[in-house]
Amino acid sequence: MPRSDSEDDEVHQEANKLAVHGLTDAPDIYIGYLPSFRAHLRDTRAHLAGSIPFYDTPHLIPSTKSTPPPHTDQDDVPSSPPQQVEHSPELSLLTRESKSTIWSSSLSSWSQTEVDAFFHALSVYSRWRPDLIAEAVETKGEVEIVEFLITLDSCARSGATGTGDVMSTAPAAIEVSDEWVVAEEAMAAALAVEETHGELQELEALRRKRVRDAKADMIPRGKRRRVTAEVGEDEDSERDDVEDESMSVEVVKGKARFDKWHARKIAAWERDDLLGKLEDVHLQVLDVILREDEEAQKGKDLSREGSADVISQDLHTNLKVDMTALTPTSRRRLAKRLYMRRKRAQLRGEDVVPVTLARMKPGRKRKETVARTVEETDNEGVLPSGQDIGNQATMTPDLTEPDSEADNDDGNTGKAATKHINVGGKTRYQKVKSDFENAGINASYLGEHGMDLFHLGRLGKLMGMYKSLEQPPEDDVGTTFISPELIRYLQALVVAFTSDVIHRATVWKEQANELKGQKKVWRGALHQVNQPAVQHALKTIGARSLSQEEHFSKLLHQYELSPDTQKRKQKSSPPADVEDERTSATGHSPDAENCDIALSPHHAIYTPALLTPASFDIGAVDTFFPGYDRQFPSKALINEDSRDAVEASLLSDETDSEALDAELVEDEMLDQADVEAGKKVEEQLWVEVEREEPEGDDASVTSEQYISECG
DNA sequence: AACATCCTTATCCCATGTTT
DNA sequence: AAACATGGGATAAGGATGTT
Repeated sequence: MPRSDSEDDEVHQEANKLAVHGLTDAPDIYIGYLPSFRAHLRDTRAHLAGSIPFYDTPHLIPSTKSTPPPHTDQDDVPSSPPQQVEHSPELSLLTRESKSTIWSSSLSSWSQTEVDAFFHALSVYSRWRPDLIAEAVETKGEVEIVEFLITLDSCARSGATGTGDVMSTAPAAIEVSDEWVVAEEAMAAALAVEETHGELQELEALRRKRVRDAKADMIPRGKRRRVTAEVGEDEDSERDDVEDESMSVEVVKGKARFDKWHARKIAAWERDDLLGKLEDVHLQVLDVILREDEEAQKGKDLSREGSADVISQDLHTNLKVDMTALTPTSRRRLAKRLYMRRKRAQLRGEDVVPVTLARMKPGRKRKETVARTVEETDNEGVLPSGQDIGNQATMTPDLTEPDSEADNDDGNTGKAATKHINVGGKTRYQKVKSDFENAGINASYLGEHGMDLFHLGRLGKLMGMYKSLEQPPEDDVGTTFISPELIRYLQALVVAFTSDVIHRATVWKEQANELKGQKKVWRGALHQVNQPAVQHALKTIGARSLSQEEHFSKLLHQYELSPDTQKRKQKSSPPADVEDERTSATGHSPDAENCDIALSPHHAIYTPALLTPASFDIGAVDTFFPGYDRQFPSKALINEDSRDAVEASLLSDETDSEALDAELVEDEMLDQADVEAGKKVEEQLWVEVEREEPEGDDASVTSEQYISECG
C-alpha cells in the first residue's frame, strides 16, 4: 500500500512540526532530537515489516553492477544480478505493485510481496535458518531462499571489499563528554514525556488529513471551481445557478455524502478515543454491557410469553420465570442478590419483601428516605409497585442509573426533593457507562469488533494482579490499562487455537471411527468428539494441559510468594527481591523453557536446516552436511600457536625500551586521534540537535525522500 | 448397580465501592 | 466514619449424568 505509506509519512512530518511547535516551553535542545527519533521509529517498524527503506541502507546493498556474484558458476544466474533489486528507486517504483517480478533467476522469480515477506522473516528468524524463512514466505522453497540469501550475501561482500570485514567498516564507538550524556538524558526524559502527547497529535493530524482527502474525494471541487470560476470562492452554498446544474446536483450530493461520512467518522473516532485505554473500570462496564445483552437475548428467546402473562400475576412466579430464563451465571448472581437482601432484611428485623431484581442504589440511605421507604413497602403492598418494577426488572434486569432508579423507587412516593438530591451524584462507573452509551458502544459494537469473547472484568482483575506482581508496589504511577487491539488480538488467538483444536479432534475422531468401522464391539460414543479426542488433539498441537491451579501455583513459586502469606506479601515484599525475580522470570518463564509447547509444525517435524553466512567460508555442501571441525584450526595448530604466544611473551621481556616507547607514543597518538574524532562527532551531534528549523534539516529531507520513493 | 464427576443451590465471610 | 449494597470466593449438600 504505497498510498497509505506516503499518507502516513506526510502525517508524520506534520506531526513532527506540531510536536515541535507544541514544545516551545522546553529547551531548544530537543528540537533536533525528535525527528531523528521518529525516523528511527519508522525505520524500525519498516525493518520489522520487511520493507527496507532504501535511503537508509545504501551501504549494505551496494550497486556493484560490474562484479558478478561469485556463486554464479553453480547456479548460473544469467542476466539479472540482484543489485537491480535495490538501490534503484525508480526501478522499485516501477515495480512496486505486488504481482510483478522484481528479481528473477533461472530458479525463481520474486515479487515485491515475497521480498517483503522474505525480509520480515529474515528479521524474525535469522540468516541461519532458510527453512524457517521458506516456511514464512510460503511461496518459495528452501532452495530458492538459499539462492536469494547467497546472492544477497555475495553482493554485500563484493561491496564491502577493499575495506575488509564488517568490523573495520562499522562505525566505531565514540566516547562522548559528560555534558552530552546529561543533555541526552534530559532529552530522553523530555521525549518520554512528550511521546504520548506527540502520538495524540499525530493521530489528530492523521484524522484531519483523512477528512481533507475524503472531502476532496467526494466533493468534485475542481469541476465546480471551473464552472463557477468567476465567483472565485469555493463557498458551497446554493449559488450554483450556472448553466450546468447536473454538476451542482453532484456537488450537493457529494456534500451530503461527505457530511454523512464525516459524522460517522467523528462518532467512530470518539469511540476509539473512549476505548483507547481501557482500565479495569472500563472493562467492568464493558463486561456488564455484554452480560446485559446476553441476558436480553436469552430473555427474548425464552420468556416473552412468560413475562407477558406473569406480570399480572404474583411477583414470586415472575421472579421464578425470570430465573429460569436467564443464563446460569446471571441466575446465580440474581439469586445471591435476592438471598442476601432477604438475609439483611431478616437481620434488620424487617419483612421480607423482594421488590426488584435490579441493582439497588448503593450507599447509605438518608434518614427520612429510609423511614419513608419502609413505610411505603409496608403500606402499599405488592401489586402496583410490583407490577411497575417487575416490568422494569424483566426489561433491564441489571444496572440502572441511579437517577432513573430513584425515579422508579420514589416516584410512587412522590417526593421531588429526594429525587433531585439523589440525581446529583454519578459514580465513576456510571459515568463511564453513560459515556459508552452515548458513544454507541454496545454489545453489538463489541461483537463486531471482536471483543465479546472474554469476561472483560476478569481480564481487568487479572491485569491488576499481574501488574502487582510485576512492579514494585510503591510506585503507583500510572494505572493499568489495555488497548482494544490487544483484546482483539487475544480473542483472535483464542479463536484460532480453539478452532485448530476442534479441527484436529474432529479429524482424529473421524479417522478412528473409520478404523473401527461399524463393528459393534466398540462401545462408547462413536460420533461424539469427546474428551479423549480433544486431549489427543491438544497433544498433537504440543500444548500441555496446564490448569489454573498449576499456573498460579507456578506463578507464586516464581515470585517466591509462599502460599500461606501471599495475600499480604503482595503488598509488602521488598522491591529488590521482586525486581530480581522479575528479571529471572521474564527472561524465561517455565513455559518458554519447556520447549514442546509453542513449536510450529515446521519446527516440530523437520530437522533444522542451517545456512552459514558466506563470510564463514563454508561451502553450501558443508552447510547442509556440516563438518564443523574442518574450518577450525586443528589441535596441533592451536598448540603451536599457543606455544608461539608463550615464547613471544617470554621474549617480550627482552625487547628494547625504545621500541616500547615508540609503541607507547603510537598508542598515545591513536588515543589522541580518537579523542579528536570523538570531539568532532560530538560537535556534530550538538549541531544536529540544536538546529532551529526542523524543516530544513536532514531528517525531514530523508523523510521527503522516503515519501517520494514510496509513493 | 456402584461410583465419579459435574452442576446447582444455599449459606457464609470478606473486600470493595458508594452514599450520607 | 458509618451504613448499605454488591460481588467474589469458599464450602457443603444434593441432584443429574456419564463411566465402569
